[in-house]
Amino acid sequence: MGDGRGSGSIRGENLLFLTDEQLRQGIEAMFFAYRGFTADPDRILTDMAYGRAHHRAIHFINRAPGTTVNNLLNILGVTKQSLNRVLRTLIEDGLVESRVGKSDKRERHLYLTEEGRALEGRLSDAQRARMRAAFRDAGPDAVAGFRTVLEAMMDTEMQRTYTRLKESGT
Amino acid sequence: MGDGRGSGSIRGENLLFLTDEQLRQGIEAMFFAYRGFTADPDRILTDMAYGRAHHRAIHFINRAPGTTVNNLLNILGVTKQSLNRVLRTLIEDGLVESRVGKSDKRERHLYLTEEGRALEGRLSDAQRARMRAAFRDAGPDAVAGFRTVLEAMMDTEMQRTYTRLKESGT
DNA sequence: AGTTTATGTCAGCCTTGTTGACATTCCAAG
DNA sequence: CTTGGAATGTCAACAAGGCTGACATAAACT
Repeated sequence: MGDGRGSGSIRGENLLFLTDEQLRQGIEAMFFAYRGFTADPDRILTDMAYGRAHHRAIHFINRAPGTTVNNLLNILGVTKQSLNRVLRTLIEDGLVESRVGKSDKRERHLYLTEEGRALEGRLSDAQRARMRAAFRDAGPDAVAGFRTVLEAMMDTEMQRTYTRLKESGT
Repeated sequence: MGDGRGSGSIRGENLLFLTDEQLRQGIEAMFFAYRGFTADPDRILTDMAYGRAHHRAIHFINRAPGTTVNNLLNILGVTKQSLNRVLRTLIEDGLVESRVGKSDKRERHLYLTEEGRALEGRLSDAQRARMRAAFRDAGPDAVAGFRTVLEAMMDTEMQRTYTRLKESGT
C-alpha cells in the first residue's frame, strides 16, 4: 500500500481500475460530488434558521414516520445531545411532533407535521432534481454501478441500516 | 416534481430508475457512503490536533505541489479566513512549507514537507484501502458508472476543477 | 501615482459535533 | 414490591470549522 503503483497491474488481469491514481480520482470525485449533493438544500436552509443537521432529521423522520429517538440516533450517527438540540427546535417550530410510545412510554415517536412535510418536500425536491438530472445523464447502467460502489463503501453496520430502509420503501 | 411518482413510468421508456423512490435510495446511499468515506482518515486525525479540514488541505497540496493559496481556496470552496486558520497550524507544525512566488511575489506557493508527506501517506492509505476494497468488490463496470454519476452530480464549476486535476495526474 | 490583486490577520458569530453529569420515567428481573 | 437498568431529556462547557467584516501589507498593473 502506498507504493505509488497500487494493487493494479501486478497480475496479468485487467485491474488497472485499482491503481492509486484511479483511487485518488474516485476520492476526489466523492469530495466534489458531495458538495453538489448538499448544495441545493443548503441554499434553502440558510434562509431559515436551519442547517444540514435539521435536513437530515427531517429526511429520516419522513422516511420512517413514528421512528424513535434512539433509532434516529443510530441512523444519523450523532450523540443524543446533538440530535436533541436539533429536534427541540423542530418541535418548538411545529415541524415535528413527538408522541409518547403506547407500549413503551419511555420512547418518543417522531412524526412530521403538515408544515414539516411541506419543508421536507421543498428540500427533497431540490435534492432529487439534481440527482434525477445526474441519473438521467448517466443512464441506468451507470446508476446501478454508482449504487453498487456506494454500498461497498459503507461500514457494514450502515449497510444494514441502508438496506433495511431501502426494503421498507414501497 | 414531488408528485410521488417522479419522472419515471410516464412514457413507455424504461425510466424506472428515475422514480422518486430510486432517487431517494440514491440520496441515502450518498449519505451513508460519505460517512464510510471519511471514517478512516477521521479516526487517524482525532488522535492528533487535526480535523477533516486539515486532511483536505494536505490532500490537495500533495496533489498539486506549488499551488497558490488562491487556487486552493477555489478547490476547497471555503473562505480564506477558514483556510488560513488550517494552513497556519500546518505551517507552524512543519507539515506545509509556504514559499514566496518568483514571478509574482504576492503569491505563496504551498508544498508538503517530508513530515507532511508522511501524514498524507497515512491518510491516503487509509482512505484508498476502503476505496480499493469497494472498487474491487464492485468491479470495473460499476466503478465506471460510479464515476459517471458523481461527475454529473457536481456543479459545472467543480466539474471543471475535477477534470483539470484528473488530467494533471500522471 | 493610484488602483487592483493576493495574502494574512484580528475579532466575533453560528452550526454542529463532542463529553460529562444528572433527573425522570418506567420496564423487567429478582 | 423493590431495585437495576434502559430510554429519554436537559444543562453546561467546549472544539472544529464554517461564516462576515474590517483592516494591513506588498506587489503588480495601468
